[in-house]
Amino acid sequence: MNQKSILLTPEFFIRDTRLVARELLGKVIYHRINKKVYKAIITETEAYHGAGDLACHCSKGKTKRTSVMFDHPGLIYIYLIYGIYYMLNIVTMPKNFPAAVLIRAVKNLQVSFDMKKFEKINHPTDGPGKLTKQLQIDGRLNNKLLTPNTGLWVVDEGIEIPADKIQTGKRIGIDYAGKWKDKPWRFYYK
DNA sequence: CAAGAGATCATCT
DNA sequence: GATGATCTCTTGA
Repeated sequence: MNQKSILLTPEFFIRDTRLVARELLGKVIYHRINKKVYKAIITETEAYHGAGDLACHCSKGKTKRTSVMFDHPGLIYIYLIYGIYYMLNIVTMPKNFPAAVLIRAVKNLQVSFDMKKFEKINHPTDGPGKLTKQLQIDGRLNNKLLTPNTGLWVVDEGIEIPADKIQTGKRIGIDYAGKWKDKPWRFYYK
């Protein structure tokens, strides 16, 4: 980490989910596992905001699975979908307001054994299931804090994304969510 | 190309 | 017992 790098703390995630989702674009996510460190640039996110948002799992109320979204910002929410793929989310908003950002895509995947030299890996990371597979992220991180101590963390390395390079759109795969399905709460770098 | 099916399991009803 | 914030492969026009 150089001097310009800023580790994202719960302070960053305590704000409005849509703002956090938008600002996460261009940030760098790190995952340390088995003596390797993966890193990649976040390029696509979606916001799931509040118990009223029918697309959000938390609209069903507080259950074993969703309780982490009601907890402190900066926590990691991971769940298994279709029995196969892990979805990576980061909890936002103050405690007791259920919300989270889904990380949908990253790019420039790299791996390092010493945190100094990074080597590029050319595997697809342009989907929420693909990126967790490539970064070797699984359910073990669920309910943990997003910090280097845990092994998963996000850094602002000063990558600027011009406003005209940021696209918004409808969220994917939530056709059941009534009027909420058309909310432009998906953000991506074009 | 677009559309459809199958994979496979934690969680909730 | 049903289902899903996905992905890949197969089918058919």
